[in-house]
Amino acid sequence: MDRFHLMSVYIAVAEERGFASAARRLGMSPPAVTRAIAALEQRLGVRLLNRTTRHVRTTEAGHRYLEDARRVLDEVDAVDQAVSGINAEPRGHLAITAPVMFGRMFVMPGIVEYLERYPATEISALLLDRDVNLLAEGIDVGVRIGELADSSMRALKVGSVRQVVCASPGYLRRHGKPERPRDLSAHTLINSSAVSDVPNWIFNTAQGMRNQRIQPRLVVTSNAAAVEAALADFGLTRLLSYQVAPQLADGKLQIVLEEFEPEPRPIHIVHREGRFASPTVRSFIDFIAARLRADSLLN
Amino acid sequence: MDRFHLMSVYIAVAEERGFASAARRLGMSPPAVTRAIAALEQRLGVRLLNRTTRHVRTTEAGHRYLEDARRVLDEVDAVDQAVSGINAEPRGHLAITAPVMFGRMFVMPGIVEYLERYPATEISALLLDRDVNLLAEGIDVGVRIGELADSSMRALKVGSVRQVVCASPGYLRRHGKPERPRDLSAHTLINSSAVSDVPNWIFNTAQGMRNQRIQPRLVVTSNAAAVEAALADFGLTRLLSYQVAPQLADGKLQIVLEEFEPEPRPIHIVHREGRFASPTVRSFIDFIAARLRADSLLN
DNA sequence: TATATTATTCCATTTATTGGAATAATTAAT
DNA sequence: ATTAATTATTCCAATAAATGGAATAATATA
Repeated sequence: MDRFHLMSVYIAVAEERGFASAARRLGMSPPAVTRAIAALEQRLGVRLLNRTTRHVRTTEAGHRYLEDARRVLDEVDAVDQAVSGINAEPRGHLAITAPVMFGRMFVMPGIVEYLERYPATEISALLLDRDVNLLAEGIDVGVRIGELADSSMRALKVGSVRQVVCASPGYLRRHGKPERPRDLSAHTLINSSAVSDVPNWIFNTAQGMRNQRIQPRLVVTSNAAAVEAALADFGLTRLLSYQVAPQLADGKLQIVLEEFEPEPRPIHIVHREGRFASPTVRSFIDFIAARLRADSLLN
Repeated sequence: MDRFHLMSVYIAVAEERGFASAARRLGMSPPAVTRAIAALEQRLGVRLLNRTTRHVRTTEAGHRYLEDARRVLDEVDAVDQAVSGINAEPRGHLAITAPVMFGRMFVMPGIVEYLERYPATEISALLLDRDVNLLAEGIDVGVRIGELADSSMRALKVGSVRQVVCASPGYLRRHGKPERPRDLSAHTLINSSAVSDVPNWIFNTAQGMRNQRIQPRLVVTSNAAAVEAALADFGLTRLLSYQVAPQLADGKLQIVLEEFEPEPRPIHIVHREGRFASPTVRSFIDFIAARLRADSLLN
């Protein structure tokens, strides 16, 4: 008794509102349809269709089951296709979204490499700092920084970013090194409104999360500008770790208040699951996930 | 050739890493297992298992398919169970989350009625103003106000709330009625930090969204306090429509700047789909959705 | 009231599936 | 190196299941 087949028969009957027409549509005999529905109803222990000899209508349970069965069959089809196409050359169009700066630094190089490797693919890259709804906007893959809301979207963690407060050695020599968050009030602060508009820097203390109100002397709208200002010995700024990774590596900027640093924020790749995951989408996710995971700046 | 059955056979073989042991586990003969796998591989056109006579290992495609097949079968089981239990009396435990004030006003009465109707059910109601992750926290149903992030969680729209700026007739008589968002600077404003901490009120103008910076004279932490202050002729406040619905109905408060009001925010019921939707969860969702949809304050 | 269509049941026929025996391949033990 | 044991696979006869035509009862339309 093929459960899969029973489902398709049921869908046909429910949609056609008739056993005979369903039989015609499926190219099977009316008795076979009758038996299939009977078997299904017996399996489930529920009457799915109210049928007179002249009319067929779904019951409440049948209505539910119709939706469920459609979803399941769609998913099975998608799964079959996905695995069938796994060895095929990726092709077709992908829509990808990522945060602006992170996207420029880490996702775009991956996209370019992917496009070069698979000539039959095209990609739309939407670099936006607002979270777009993947389903509503028809986007295949998103890169997200921060804890995820309720997404039963498939999500792969590919790294994490730290929020670091840093300054140039020159500045620190002249003004001293802050040892506690409250020391910040005696310092010159640079706030990048691209990171956060709110005049608070969050720290992790022994007493838990601490929301340190700050009074920035300089507010800039781009992270690059904040980096520049810090390099010019102007003051302390708070940025995401990857944004200052080169400067930290060669010692042009130094991290302070590291022991008060908040929990690192995870980086996830999210995508619509199951029926939406075409082989090409999957191949791209595998590709970009491997690339990001291998990036030492993100771990 | 039952595709679901092929899937379970494949899962058993992949997990047992052997045809013979899979056959024993499934209570079928080795030839049957061989044939099932062969049929599956032919269907999909992909080799799923690399097998020597002594060792069986999944291929890359097979690894993928294992995950997919598990998910599909789980879903099928859940669907069967859901429809089988549809006529049964709901029973068991439900965890539900909703925003604090909205939950108190609209969800709790529904929960109480549901509990009375179905004595075999228990409910944990988590009223929180932060969005909790349903999957991580093991919550069955959530009520959310506002545009949804990427949740491929099942979501039902059950109504919407307006953000209204309002004041008492007494206040408006004395200070005049603002006609444009910028007029607000000449008024006494009450900001409820339970609605939003940011000192901006958003309006919809002909030129698009306008972020009107406001200078509140009074900031209160509860919406009820904001209502009280407005009723006392103190000033203008911005609240959600349902929070002042009674006062609006009997004329104690009046809406202003209605033509600049931002898009109403949708109310959704979100829940984990498919395999997680037990009959009881479904019955509760049906119940509460019907109740909220029927509420004239939310439409 | 008559006719046509429908869902269903019965049953002989066809089709597909089943498992034991045989086979070839591979590892572990002697 | 050789043997014994286990494994995946193939063949084939036996079994089980699904199939559709004919018949039947029920229902709506002409």
